[in-house]
Amino acid sequence: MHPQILLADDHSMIRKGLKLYLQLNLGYADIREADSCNTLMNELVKRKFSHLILDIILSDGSTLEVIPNIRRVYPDLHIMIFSMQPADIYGEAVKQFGINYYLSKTAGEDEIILALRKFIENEAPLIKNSMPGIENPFKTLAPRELEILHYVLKGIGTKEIAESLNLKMNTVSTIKSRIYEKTNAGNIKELLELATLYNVNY
Amino acid sequence: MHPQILLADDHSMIRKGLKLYLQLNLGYADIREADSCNTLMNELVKRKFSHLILDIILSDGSTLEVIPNIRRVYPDLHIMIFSMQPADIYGEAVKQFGINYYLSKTAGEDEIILALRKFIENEAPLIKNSMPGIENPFKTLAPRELEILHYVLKGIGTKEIAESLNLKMNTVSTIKSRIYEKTNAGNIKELLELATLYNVNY
DNA sequence: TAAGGTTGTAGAATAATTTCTACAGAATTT
DNA sequence: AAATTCTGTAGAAATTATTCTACAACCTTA
Repeated sequence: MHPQILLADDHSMIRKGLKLYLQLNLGYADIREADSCNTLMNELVKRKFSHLILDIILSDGSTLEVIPNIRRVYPDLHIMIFSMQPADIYGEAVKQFGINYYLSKTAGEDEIILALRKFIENEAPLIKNSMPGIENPFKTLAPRELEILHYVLKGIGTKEIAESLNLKMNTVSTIKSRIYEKTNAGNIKELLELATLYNVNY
Repeated sequence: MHPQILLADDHSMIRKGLKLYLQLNLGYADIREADSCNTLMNELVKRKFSHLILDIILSDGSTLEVIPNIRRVYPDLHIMIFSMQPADIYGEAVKQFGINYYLSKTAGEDEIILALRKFIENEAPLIKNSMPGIENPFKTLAPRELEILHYVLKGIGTKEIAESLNLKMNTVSTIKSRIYEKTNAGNIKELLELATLYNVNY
């Protein structure tokens, strides 16, 4: 039973690195790639996969939007998030979708390698229960809030966000106000500062 | 004369991807890695390199801080920035240091490959060499524009600025639009980035 | 399981911001 | 010196964003 792996990341060098690594060092040959949510979904219907490794942000949007669908249609697919975003924020959000593997791109090489092997060999989940400590204000954001945060941090306006996500502007504004409330930021400047401070990049 | 290449990136998978790619597909074997400004500097003194490929943000800070030193000590080293940051903002800044190769991580695979080969084979620069010396976009701002910029950079809104300066909101908006025009910023996010980049504290 | 909070979504009303246009005085260029 | 561009200022109109309210579906907790 060899694993069939799909990699979704919008940086081709990340895909190359992962793929070559998985092939050369771990001996998993059956690997395909996707760079957008769109191609990701296409690949998934084309054939069967056992493991999916994906970033949160792809070239055409956030995978948080498509993960619920993927989960519903392929309940047995093993999914790992491999992202720059800090696990203590996005890991929480992603657990709601039943995803227990979250690996940071900034992790050291050894850690990444270990995590990859564990993931593909279906060992224990990688998200540890968060340690008590400083409150990360972004940790309390709901999935949709994170998604919209992503746009806000890029400097995109309410109207454009609404259009991108097929929402009413009111909705986006409401969610924005919840983001500001939860993070205690008073304006975009402060929100950007906080995001930098807590290492939240879109 | 085989090229001696140093890769500096804080994502080990990017380094792996680049390294394996350069080795397997382009046949360049002599490659070393660094994940921080610190190790980058250490590698440089350890031995001679002909080419340096580096990201702007490493684990311990921005390479913009160390590039001037590197340039001074190794004037013949060929340097390429390989970064997620948009070239139209950072590319300009980096030209000040005499760096003419800027490649985006989000570029397609073909483009990346072409750029890498060109770079290592010392072909034409990838950032067009426009005007000598970098214009600081903030330098062209009129006094009142700088005054209002000051408020804008603090995240203060048009209405409040107008009240503080006893102006009509229209006036403030007009001046703001002139600021955006002159700096070529598309939104506050970009304006803040530019301000950081050019050390504008006003 | 009932009660209470959270999340995702908007309508209506309101407020903030931008755009387009204009104009006079200052600065700069030809 | 005349012509041109830049600055500082707004009115009117248009656009964009927020607020306040609501509600159903979900989650959590006592």
